[in-house]
Amino acid sequence: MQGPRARQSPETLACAPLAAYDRPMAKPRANIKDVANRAGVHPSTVSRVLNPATRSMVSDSLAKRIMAIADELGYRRNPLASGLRTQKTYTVGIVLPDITNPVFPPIVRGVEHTLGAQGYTAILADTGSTRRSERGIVDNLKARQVDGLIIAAARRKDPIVDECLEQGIPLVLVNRTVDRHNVAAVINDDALGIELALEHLTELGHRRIAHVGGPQNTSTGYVRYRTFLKAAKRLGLAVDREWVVNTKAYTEPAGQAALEHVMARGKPFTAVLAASDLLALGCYDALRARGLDCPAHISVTGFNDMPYVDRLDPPLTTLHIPLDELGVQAALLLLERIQDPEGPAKQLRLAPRLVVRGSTAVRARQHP
Amino acid sequence: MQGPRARQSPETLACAPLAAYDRPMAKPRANIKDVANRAGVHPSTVSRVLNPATRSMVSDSLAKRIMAIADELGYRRNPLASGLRTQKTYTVGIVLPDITNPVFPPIVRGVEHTLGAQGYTAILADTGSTRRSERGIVDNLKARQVDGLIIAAARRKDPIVDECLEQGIPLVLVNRTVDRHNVAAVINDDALGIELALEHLTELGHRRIAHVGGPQNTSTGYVRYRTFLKAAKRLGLAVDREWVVNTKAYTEPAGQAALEHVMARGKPFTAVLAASDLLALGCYDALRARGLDCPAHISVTGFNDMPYVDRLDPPLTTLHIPLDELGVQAALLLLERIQDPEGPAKQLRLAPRLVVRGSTAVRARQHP
DNA sequence: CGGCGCACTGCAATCGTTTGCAGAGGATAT
DNA sequence: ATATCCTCTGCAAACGATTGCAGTGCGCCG
Repeated sequence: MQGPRARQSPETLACAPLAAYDRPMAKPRANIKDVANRAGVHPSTVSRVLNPATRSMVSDSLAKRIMAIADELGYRRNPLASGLRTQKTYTVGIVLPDITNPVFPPIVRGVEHTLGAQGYTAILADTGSTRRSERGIVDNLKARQVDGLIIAAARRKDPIVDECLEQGIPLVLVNRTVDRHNVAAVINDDALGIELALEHLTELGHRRIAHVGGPQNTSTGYVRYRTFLKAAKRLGLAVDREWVVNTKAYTEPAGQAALEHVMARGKPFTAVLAASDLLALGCYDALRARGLDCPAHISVTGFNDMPYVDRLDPPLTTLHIPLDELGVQAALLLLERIQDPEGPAKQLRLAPRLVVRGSTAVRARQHP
Repeated sequence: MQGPRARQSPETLACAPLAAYDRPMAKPRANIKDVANRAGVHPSTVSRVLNPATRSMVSDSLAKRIMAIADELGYRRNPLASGLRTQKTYTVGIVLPDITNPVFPPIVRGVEHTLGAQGYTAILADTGSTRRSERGIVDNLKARQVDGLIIAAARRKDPIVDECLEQGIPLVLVNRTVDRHNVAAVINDDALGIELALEHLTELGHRRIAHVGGPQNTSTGYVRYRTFLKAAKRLGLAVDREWVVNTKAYTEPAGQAALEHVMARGKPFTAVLAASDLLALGCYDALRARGLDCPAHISVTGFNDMPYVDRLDPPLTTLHIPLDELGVQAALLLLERIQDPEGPAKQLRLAPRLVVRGSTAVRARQHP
């Protein structure tokens, strides 16, 4: 397939355009051997010079000369070859359920930038909400020998996470965590968030509050739901199952369907605490379909403070999470674990902050 | 670094847990040599069996047997080694200016999914609005020997694009294109879009229309601006430089500043045609700061129909672009070019569709 | 002047696959 | 029966870098 086109030394290349009969002129990137030849040394010496750890084994003057030649030839180490030999690829996988969910881009950016600063490259793996073989995707990443994994799509019991742990692949969860311990994660304090939201609503006079919960197989959905029940009881609210529906996914249609379901039961309520902004948007739709006004008739709160919810109609009251920071911290944690895979699995829990906007108001007289 | 732990044949491994004194038990993935040994054949034979193209060189019965053994051992080809030998990595780079801009996630998803279906893995490279060495990022991608590149961040004169073209790296632009021809691209029909928007505004009775344009070093910013001028003249509108400001970036603050600038000039207008949704959002801010109502006092149109602009206050009238489809098509085009790098550089131009929402209304009496 | 140690650098094996070439063996034609 | 051809599989050299080990040459000390 690749013809017998002999590798040419750079000098030859420079003065022999006549030999270049090939069409696209695929310039063969300079080799470590090319550099070695040019410097009149052995490739191993070049390798040592270019590797900071072994740099000191070579005499200073020679090292300088080699480095000069290296970047004169525009030499770049071949990551494939290097990775093959050293088992280190300087790549990490980021797996998420759906890049289209506005929660993730800031996280991804945080991860990507701090990783990039350390010379790592991010491989993005969008499992697709459809779960297009999440397993296969992670297998692919593993086959590519990523140095670590950041997973934003973990479920509470997640065989994939277990597997990575067994195989000793450095791993950090972000946004969601799993039930088992000893796995590094950067999440937010879901319980605190729900408490803040609920207190906010009660302070506005709401007593009958519905909850549109997230998937119970995710840590966020589960904790938020449990906390809702617990905090409601603590605040002396009537906790009625009629007001609670948990969804199968964090999407607008799911949120809409859930609230419609609640409303269909006919038990009146004056506020909805949704487990995420996207679900809250679905609630907006459900209310609108019934001709109800938010916040005049029904107050709504979300969770995440994803981008642009401050410009919605009405602006959404929600819990702010520093998503960028989540990503940054996850990346830092992962770097630590790559350095020292045996180290303790730290868990970082960032506190959310309630942002009051236009979707919540003092309890109204009338309600559905 | 990696000790002299001898590779063990799978059989040995299975019945010798006593030998495993290592802590994390990093299971050595099955080798092609392991498979060969187990099957009693030479590694090359295994290789041929596993490669569809050479599969026919091996007798059917033997092939079947080898395949059985291969997946019994859970063998997966090592992409690094394979890539090193064949110069094909089955990876492609996606470079974009800012994953946080809601326009890009749908594109990325489209690209990622159709590429993934063909066995390719996407490497995401967010150059950062700060242009954190865009050059370095692409160099990294090239060093990693991606099979192709999808660039969503091209500028009209883009040395990086030129360089890729010279080096014969399969390349597809998406969203924006460059001035030079012969480069594959999937974009939308900017001119058509602007014409639609402008006609819409004139039909509503607007005659004095401002334009908040995008960066003129991008194809989108340039074409939209030029078309605005041309179409305005064609429609018999007064085209006054006082109403036009081009921004340096597609961001909300830039849009806000631009419109404030226009307003500061004092020349009254009744509508703003913004070159992108994000700029339009900035216009919202500028108007709000002046106590003006959109659309009662001033109508605003955007471009892109990025997610959630239909839920804004007011819902944004804009041009819808099938962003997913943009990504899908770009991926398909890239696959074509990877197959046949010499083929013609196709350009796909998708037609945008005007979506009328709440941010445009019949011309009002009074204005600033 | 001989021996020892030290600071450098080269040698060659290795990582896991792929592939041009050649050889083995069987079938067919003469 | 021998020559010829074909089908199948093995051999070994790549791909580009890394690294334990083995020099080589030098200075220094006795």
